[in-house]
Amino acid sequence: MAVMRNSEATRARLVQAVGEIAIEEGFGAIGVRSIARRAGADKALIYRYFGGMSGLLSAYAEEGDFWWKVEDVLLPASETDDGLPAALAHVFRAHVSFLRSHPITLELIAWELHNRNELTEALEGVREVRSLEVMRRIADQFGYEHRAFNERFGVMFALMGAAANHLAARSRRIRMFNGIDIQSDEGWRTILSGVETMIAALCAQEFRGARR
Amino acid sequence: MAVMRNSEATRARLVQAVGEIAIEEGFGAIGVRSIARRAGADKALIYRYFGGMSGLLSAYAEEGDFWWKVEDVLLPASETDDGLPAALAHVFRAHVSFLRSHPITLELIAWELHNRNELTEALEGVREVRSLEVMRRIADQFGYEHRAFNERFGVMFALMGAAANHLAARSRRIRMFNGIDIQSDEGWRTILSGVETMIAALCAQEFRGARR
DNA sequence: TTGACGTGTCACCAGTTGGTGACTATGGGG
DNA sequence: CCCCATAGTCACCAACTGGTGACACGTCAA
Repeated sequence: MAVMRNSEATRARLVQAVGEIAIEEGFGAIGVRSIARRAGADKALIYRYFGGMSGLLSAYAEEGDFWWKVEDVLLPASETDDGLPAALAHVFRAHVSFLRSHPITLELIAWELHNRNELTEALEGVREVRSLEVMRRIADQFGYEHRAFNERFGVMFALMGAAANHLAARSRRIRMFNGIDIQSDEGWRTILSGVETMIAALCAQEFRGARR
Repeated sequence: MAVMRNSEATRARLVQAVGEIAIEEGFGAIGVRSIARRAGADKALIYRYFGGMSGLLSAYAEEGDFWWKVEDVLLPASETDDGLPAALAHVFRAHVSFLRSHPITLELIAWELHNRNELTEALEGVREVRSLEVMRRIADQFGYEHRAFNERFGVMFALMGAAANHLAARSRRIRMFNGIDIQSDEGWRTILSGVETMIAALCAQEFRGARR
């Protein structure tokens, strides 16, 4: 292996290798040997610099952005004219879009179903906070009391989010789900349009209920 | 190890050990050595009797029931008085109930997100068929044309199913999702009630649309 | 009794993993 | 110039994996 003699660069290459291996071969392929090989370094350096694999994972976790920012999924305050349904649909659309373009996040979603490590814990931490924050912000935007909003839309938020997670994670390896092609843009357009219908129905009922 | 000299019994113990290990330690723990140890047999017998691990998994796959039967989730024809919403809610309720009481299925759902083996393929095969069959049967029960029914309710079926899969699989290790405690019956009651609300809203809209 | 077959045991192989300690090479400061 | 801390290398360990071939044992038929 080329002698670099630059510990900063070597550290960086090791951290970077974590992400590369995770994307290309999945988390199952991560280990001191594979990471070191990929980074062109010796595995002993992982122990010397990071204290071991879990230290390396922690270092990687601090660099990665594994979940959307609240602002990424909220409709800008200037575009709330179309009302609550449009805002809710926008969250779902942005959520799906983020998932489908972040293979690491999908890998983590799959991985945390039966393993926990520094990365999955980093993801868990940020996701719950951000999701609840989004609900809070939308409730504020449309003048709902938080409790009331959560009661009416909380489960729907959870269900739509969970469904998107599951379908996006599945779509990496399996094509069909309930007759929908989740590997194609077409399939996801169908899903999005179905979600819009459901949101519309729920808001319509909500509106009728509120009028009484 | 006790000398049994009964190949039928030994075969059965090996097959049984697959299920036990999968439930107790997960699929990651399955291997010729762990299975043999659990069954109190020698791993050489796995090769002699089943040709190897994948043969053993196939044998186990034929014995297991990894998914609900269509009849398990359909409301009996004698109880369709409450209409489509009740029938749809019943499917969801039965689906969740099945998942929460079948740890092997949850393990498979988690596993098929990043590995495939004889068991996950067995699950994939049966699930798609049964799910679509359930939709077909409900459409018939309530006098819908299949295409029309799928267009209106297909995405909702997929989303609710995917969400339930994800939440049930997650609940084995992680407690909260979007503020809902998915490890408690209380949390699942909340989810069920939310789903009923959504179904009702969708059917109401459907009804209004049909009247016009 | 002998032989053959079914059943189970065991030792051993090559390959992989995480982890450690001793080693060499490099380049900058005295 | 030489010294020495630092960066990188390497050999080796124990533990584990899937897989195979030789062997021992028990039983039943000829």
